[in-house]
Amino acid sequence: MPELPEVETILRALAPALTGRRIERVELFSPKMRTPLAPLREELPGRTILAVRRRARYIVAKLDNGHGLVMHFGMTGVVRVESPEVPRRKHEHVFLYLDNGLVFRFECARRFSVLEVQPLNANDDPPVFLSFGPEPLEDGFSPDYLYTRSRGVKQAVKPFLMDNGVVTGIGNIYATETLFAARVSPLKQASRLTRPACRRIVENARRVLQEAIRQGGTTIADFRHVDGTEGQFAVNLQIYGKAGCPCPVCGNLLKAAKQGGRTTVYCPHCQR
DNA sequence: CAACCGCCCTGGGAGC
DNA sequence: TGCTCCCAGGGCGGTT
Repeated sequence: MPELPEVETILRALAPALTGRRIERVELFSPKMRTPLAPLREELPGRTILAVRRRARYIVAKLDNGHGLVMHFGMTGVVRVESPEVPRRKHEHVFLYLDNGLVFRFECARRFSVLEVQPLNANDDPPVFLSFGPEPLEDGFSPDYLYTRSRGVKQAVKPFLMDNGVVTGIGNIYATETLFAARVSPLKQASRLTRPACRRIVENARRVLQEAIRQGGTTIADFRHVDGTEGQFAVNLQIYGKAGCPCPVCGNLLKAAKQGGRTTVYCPHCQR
């Protein structure tokens, strides 16, 4: 389940592999993932990729016609750049043949991913970025910002942190880990966050995300690097997926709760 | 309009 | 062994 550190890991491998390449041919093996794939056949052949960047959980490859190839990896998206000799895997839906003889391949078992050409504005952003809040590793995500932004919000703090309009790229894994490290209950109403709690959330989100990027992301089941290897951060997870186990800090049993259909794990003793 | 809910999709694990 | 059921969950569209 790629969140920010996983997508950043993908970007670091993908940018050098795609930048400057011309897309010669498109081959499709499914009609759609989250969006129809057929338009790619008209939009991509002949286009050169000028730059590749990440925002939130998206990667955008800027094309030479003012449009961008927008990618989102959903739950199970895996991309590779490799030889056309490698046999197609069961859930590979798109091959983009590049001018250096290699093939960009998009695999996604659950087809929750997006691969779509969209227009870019003057900042090279596709329309979906306009509603986004700050990146968690940039200055805009400050304790002051989080405190101000949470005033009057009736939502619980965990879905609030997972809202891309508040801060981008934080999903279930890193929201869970951040709130545990910040000693804030995921069930707490966002409007009731104190300034010190906001500071702890910002500091710990940064620390956890930075460390996960350093470890090449978290592989639970599906996430793979562009070269097929696994991320190593899973060993650092303190409580994600460990409901019923003892809290690593106080030893009381970790509890599970449902928030918006997502499982939340927390320590009722440490997190208030 | 904020908040919430259901849907998209398939593999893997639990339970019988 | 093999069947069924449930869960994983980001983003988005629909509803309250």
